[in-house]
Amino acid sequence: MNRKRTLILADDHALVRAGIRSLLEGLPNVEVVAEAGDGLAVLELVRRQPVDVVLLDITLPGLNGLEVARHITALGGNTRILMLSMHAGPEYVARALAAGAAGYLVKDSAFEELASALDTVFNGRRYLGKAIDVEVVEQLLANQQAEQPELAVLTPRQRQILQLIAEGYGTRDIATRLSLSIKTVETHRSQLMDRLRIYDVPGLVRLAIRLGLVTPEA
Amino acid sequence: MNRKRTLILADDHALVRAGIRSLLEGLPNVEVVAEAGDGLAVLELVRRQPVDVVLLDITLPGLNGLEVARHITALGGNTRILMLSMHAGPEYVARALAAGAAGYLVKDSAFEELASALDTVFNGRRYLGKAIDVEVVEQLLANQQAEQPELAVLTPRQRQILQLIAEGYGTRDIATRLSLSIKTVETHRSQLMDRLRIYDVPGLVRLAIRLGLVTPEA
DNA sequence: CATGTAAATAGGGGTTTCCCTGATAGCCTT
DNA sequence: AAGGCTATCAGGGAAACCCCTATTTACATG
Repeated sequence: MNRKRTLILADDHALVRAGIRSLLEGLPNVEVVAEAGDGLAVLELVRRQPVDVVLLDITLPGLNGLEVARHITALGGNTRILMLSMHAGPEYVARALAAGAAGYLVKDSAFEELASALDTVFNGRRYLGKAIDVEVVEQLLANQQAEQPELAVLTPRQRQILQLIAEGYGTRDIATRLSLSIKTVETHRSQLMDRLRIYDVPGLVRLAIRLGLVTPEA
Repeated sequence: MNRKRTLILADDHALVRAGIRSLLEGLPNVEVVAEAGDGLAVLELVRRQPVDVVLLDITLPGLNGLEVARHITALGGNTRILMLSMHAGPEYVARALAAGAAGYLVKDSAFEELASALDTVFNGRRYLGKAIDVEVVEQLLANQQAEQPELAVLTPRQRQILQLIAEGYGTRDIATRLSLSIKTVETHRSQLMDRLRIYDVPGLVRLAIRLGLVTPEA
């Protein structure tokens, strides 16, 4: 009989922590040894008592989940990190993996998925949630463009057109501004959508905002 | 012996729902009769089966928690609304109360606080979390400045459709979701554009983000 | 109480955009 | 030289958008 795997639970909302803890207590092979509500506390806990796995929310006060993951990885122990996040965006996933996470799960998963994710990382394998587009993540990781990974998959022209779209210019306006045919702009638009795997304008706008290409203001 | 109070649990993250449900199942006088992950689903559930209380996350896709609260209140039943939110800001609280919520709790609360909040609203009283500055909230409510000025010019229907647009749903999808004609959705869209004086979708998306109707993520 | 006003619903008709397929030309790498 | 990537453009059908008009309901204000 294997001993129970020890786990630290980190999330910035006490109620969410308590809920997930309650769920985890139903698992036979997991023991929640500590909770933390901010990044520094997690690090402190791990340093004092190395555990098998840290279930780590990506948004944490003080020191965000990605930074925490980097520090834990740097400690060199055997601690696996299972990232938990609201966002399924490939850019987040790629950054989490680059920071040393062994798995990534969105909060909109069923508990069963969390359970199997834990098993997977316990066994030393990588786990990515079902909602995650593995291909894009791999591509981003391969490109290792630290700055704005998502933009790396776009050509300069596509980036330019993405920005103009996000700024509110229609296809016709963009064509005029760039002295191109409408058809050309349409092609660029549909190609950049393919690469980003985002097929609606609002989604493009939100991405552009995340990447700082445009601001919600202005 | 009182019967159990029926409860609907609404949060956009399945894992969080499952966790809170697991906690609630430890309470003797509460029965979770349904869960929902988006605003419209909540309304549908409440209409079909009125419950004693709805535990309502403020950020929900489709129709946000404040709007849901307004609709439930408008139904006129006996359903109490306990708002759950990441934010303790008085402006959120004031808006929630103005929308008809009977209580407001931040997600960073202990489970015990949720339990006592439920008791309080069950008994017809108002509950505000410990972290909330009641004075400021009262002041905001009195001043009626709770409403975002820009959203104030929109009707509830227009707000709802603005949110759906910003979330990336096309006209056809919105019509289907709301059981409306495409033409009706078009009309709402063009009318809300007139009121906001924003005549392009990206501009609407940026506004919705500024107002917290949607996040750049998701 | 009547009449005006606002909200929600929806259609018609024309214009524009979107989506898919396909094509050409330049450039870089192998 | 061949293959791949980028940038350019077109055709055609489907879908979305724009402008205008119109009905019903509800509520407020005269």
